[in-house]
Amino acid sequence: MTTTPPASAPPKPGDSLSRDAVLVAALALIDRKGVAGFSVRDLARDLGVYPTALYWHVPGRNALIAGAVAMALGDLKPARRPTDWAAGVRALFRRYRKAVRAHPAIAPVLGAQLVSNESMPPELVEHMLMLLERAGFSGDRLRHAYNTLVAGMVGFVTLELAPLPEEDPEGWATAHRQRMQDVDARQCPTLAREMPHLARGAFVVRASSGVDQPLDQSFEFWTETVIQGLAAMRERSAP
Amino acid sequence: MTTTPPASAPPKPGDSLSRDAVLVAALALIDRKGVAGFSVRDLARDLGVYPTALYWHVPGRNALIAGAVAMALGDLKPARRPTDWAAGVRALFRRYRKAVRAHPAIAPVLGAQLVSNESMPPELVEHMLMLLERAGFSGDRLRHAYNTLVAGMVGFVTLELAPLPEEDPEGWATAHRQRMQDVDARQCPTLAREMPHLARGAFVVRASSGVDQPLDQSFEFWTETVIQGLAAMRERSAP
DNA sequence: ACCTGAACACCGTTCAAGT
DNA sequence: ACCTGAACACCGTTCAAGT
Repeated sequence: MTTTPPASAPPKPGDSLSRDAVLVAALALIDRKGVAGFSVRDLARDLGVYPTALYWHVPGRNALIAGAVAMALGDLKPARRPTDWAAGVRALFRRYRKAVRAHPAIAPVLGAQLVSNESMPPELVEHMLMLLERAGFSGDRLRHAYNTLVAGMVGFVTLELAPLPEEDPEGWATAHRQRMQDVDARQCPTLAREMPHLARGAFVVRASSGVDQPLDQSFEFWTETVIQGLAAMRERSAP
Repeated sequence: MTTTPPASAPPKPGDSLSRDAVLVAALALIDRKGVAGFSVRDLARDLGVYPTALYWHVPGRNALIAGAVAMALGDLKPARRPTDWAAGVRALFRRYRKAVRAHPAIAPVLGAQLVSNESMPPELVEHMLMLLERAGFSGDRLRHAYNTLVAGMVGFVTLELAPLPEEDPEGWATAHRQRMQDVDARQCPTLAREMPHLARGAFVVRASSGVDQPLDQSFEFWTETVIQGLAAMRERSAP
């Protein structure tokens, strides 16, 4: 169990396998094909090895994904001590988004599969708890504020970077655009009126992923909303 | 294109197929096996038909999932006119969570895959825009507030209902509990101290899904945080 | 119009065997 | 200790054929 998490030896193609080399290659493959399109056999092909060779280093496909995600989140480092809790939250949200944007294909796993718990560095949890304690939360309300903070950090980015169906992406996109054009203006007047605005960068309405069309301003708005909300909840707190 | 979205004829096993019957059966199978474990061949078996027969009614596996999700979200109905925008948001969040809790297996698709855009009723989008306009948002800030509201509605529930790995759930759970016990108390003092609190119902720390261990209070806290946050952002708005 | 049936190109994982 | 190689029980989707 002496796994060395930092690890990042360049994946020399010649020499023998190692857990880390396998995970690095797995992350690279996921980056290219997406989690859904990621296959053990493809990975083995990339490594020039029989598929079953991987099972010596890693228990199975799930562990490959969890390990690759952990690798991607390894960059998410503690950062320097923030001036106040709000600044800390702002910096944390930005760092998290940046780390995921470096490997957007892992986004669908992050919030949506419990396996990803395994990939989140404990230091990150510690950091969030510390920020919230400094904000004045404790006991049960600390837990609720913490859950709020995690949902806030992960939720938006998961939605923003949600991938198109891998089957026929541009076919799906044009079909969805059509669906949105066809919305009944009498039943949905506001939607119909705001359509030009929304088509380019609004959840549900858009036909593109945040990888191609980042929602930077909405993300800032979101971050401030969570911070303001927590600030308000803090004052409601029972001592 | 005269599909009847309400549709809910009981899936008579004897007579011939229909798009709706196929989707109802697909949703039922997803409920049982999860989206990852859902297979076209299993569905065909359930319907007593050759796998390829389904391709007459539906273009493929993706469409089956999207259709099933749309079916599940069909229950999410407009509800009565709210007294004020905040009450509207509160009611909306509750209704959404309730609808997803009725079919928790669809949660991983909802925020994390763009296909789910296809499954969201346009009336829902309209309703959200209306609430935010009433709150005083317009133009670009309306879009940001809307994205915030969608992320707020979907984000928490997606995290809460994230499924365990289908491979070996209880094996994973005990392993994760161990991982959390083994956290270094010197490096993560707050986490170590709050562990008893957090183990039962905190994201990342927990080893169970929200299906078994609902996070009701955290969800309420989350909802109020988003509402308070939006209220604060509203006052910052440029006219 | 709706379904059968065979076929294709894949999967993840097992287990015994090699070195 | 680490990898090969064959084998098992699956996949989603195609296309021609039936009725």
